[in-house]
Amino acid sequence: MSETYTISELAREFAITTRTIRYYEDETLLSPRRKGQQRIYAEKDRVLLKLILRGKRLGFSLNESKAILSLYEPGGSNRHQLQTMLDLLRKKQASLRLRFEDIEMMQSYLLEAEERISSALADDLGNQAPNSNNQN
Amino acid sequence: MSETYTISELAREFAITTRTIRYYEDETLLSPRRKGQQRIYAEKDRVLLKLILRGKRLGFSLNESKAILSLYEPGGSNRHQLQTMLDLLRKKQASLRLRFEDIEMMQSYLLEAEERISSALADDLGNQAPNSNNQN
DNA sequence: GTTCTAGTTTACGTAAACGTAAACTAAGAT
DNA sequence: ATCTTAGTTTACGTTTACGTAAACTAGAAC
Repeated sequence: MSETYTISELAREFAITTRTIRYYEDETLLSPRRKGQQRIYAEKDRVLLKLILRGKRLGFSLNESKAILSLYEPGGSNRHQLQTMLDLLRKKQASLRLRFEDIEMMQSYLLEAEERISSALADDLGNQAPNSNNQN
Repeated sequence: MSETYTISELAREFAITTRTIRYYEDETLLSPRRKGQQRIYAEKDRVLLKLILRGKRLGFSLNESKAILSLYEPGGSNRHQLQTMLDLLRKKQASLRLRFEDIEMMQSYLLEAEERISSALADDLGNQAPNSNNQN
């Protein structure tokens, strides 16, 4: 028997609330098995959840993630659906590339800001010290 | 005299609405000069707006961006403020690094999905194929 | 002088993504 | 038997980041 998880185990692992997980189910992003009235999550559900959260961190809406992730579900998609999805994927890839650049620029911005703050703190601290700890 | 912009010029450039720009002002992220009752944006404001939007793409809330960006404003910060800000910067840098990884993983996911879809489309086209793409 | 054309203020509305509280269930532990 | 301890459903509330409409202003064009 393969590994299963309770809702609170997943919540703990990903540092989210059970409410969030149930919400994703409401939005039909997840559909765990049931044992009585309790939800039982399989490894597959866990992976899906992980992907959803990753998407979230990248600024994907739940609906976008849903569209992208539904590619792994069984059930036939017709050609139009597939084409639509391919287009969506291309756009998402492009936006990811842009975000990549955003990250690089923001990184350098943050690094610069950090240096300025560090030296400001140093100046403030040893209010005599000529500070020179700025080796990156 | 250095370059200035009207609100709709900026809106056009960044493909956002004027409402959005005024909203950022309400939230004290921007503070353009006035000429009569009209807003006049300087290059500095434009750069700020650009940074705000970049932050948004990276999932920063407006308040976070505001905190980070306020580093460039004049006005003294005391040591506690500076330290707090440095901590915030470190956290943001860490989260950016994680997001970097997220992007790499999502990229490969999307690429894989795209390949599967492409071949599905190809299969579908030559509609003779008995489909058997279920390799997980 | 009036008619566009931006621009402005004020204010209520809205979608997404949960938070939170209430009331209930079911399985173990004591 | 009852008391915890998850887990569940239902449903209203909340925050963020704007959308949208109404009513007003001010300069430019005719």
